[in-house]
Amino acid sequence: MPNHPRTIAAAAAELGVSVDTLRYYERDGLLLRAVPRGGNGHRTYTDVDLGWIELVTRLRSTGMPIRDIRRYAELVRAGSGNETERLAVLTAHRDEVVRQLEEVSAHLVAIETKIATYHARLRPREKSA
Amino acid sequence: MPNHPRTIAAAAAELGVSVDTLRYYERDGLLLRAVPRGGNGHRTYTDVDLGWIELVTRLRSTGMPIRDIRRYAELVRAGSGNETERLAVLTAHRDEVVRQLEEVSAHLVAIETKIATYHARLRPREKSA
DNA sequence: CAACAACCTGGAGTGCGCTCCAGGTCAAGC
DNA sequence: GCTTGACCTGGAGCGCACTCCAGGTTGTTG
Repeated sequence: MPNHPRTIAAAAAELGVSVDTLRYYERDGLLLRAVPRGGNGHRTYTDVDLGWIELVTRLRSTGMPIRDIRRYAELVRAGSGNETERLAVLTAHRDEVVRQLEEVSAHLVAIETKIATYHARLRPREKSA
Repeated sequence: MPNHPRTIAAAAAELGVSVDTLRYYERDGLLLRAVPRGGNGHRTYTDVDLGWIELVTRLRSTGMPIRDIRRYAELVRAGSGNETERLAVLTAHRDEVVRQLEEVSAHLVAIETKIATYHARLRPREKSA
């Protein structure tokens, strides 16, 4: 059963963000369109809206700045023809994420080494000589 | 040849941070001690100072908030006896970093899938039927 | 029909982690 | 002896990504 509309609160819960954040993303041009409204003027999020915002949250969670996401959204809004440019944005971000993962992994090793030294110090079990 | 002292500029270059950041960390209680000064009042960073700040930068680069690092520095400054507490801080952070790595990796997969769909769209090479 | 909940708007406020600035001292080089 | 450059201080300012607020409308509920 696709495309049942959701209130902003339901959408926020589903996406794991706040309703303020959803309104903020819309105001800031991160969405593909103004979220449609019901008769009472309330936003009604469709599956399509949710799917896009899910991508936005993934980009955010991997550290893409708001302004870059806005740029990407603008490209998508502009319609087909600029796929190469969109791909460049995504690819650049992918590379950056991979770089970050490597860097953080390296730091993680150092931190775990530190943890190991504390364990050794707290467990003075080996022969001291 | 250990323990040759460095100027703040040299220390910053070595650590990959700005001199402002070094002064800020000191002011904010992230260091184990006030960095010693030469006769002219300039800071002179020893190997020990550098080693500690390197750990600080690793913690920062893996997302530990300043205030948590300060807490950890306070524990170390308090001297031996609280190793269990220090270990708890580091372990909690380690777990958080691992969690983040997993989350980001999952998002990365989704982003790479998206990239793949663009590649497919840009290379309409397969039989259309 | 009163109260309440959920939403709306434009705009102000917040927390974080720096980053920058003015005004000053000191040592070295010309 | 004057300029230059590296450093010093206390404090202000900034960019980011939200988060909160006042004041208002609408729809439901007892």
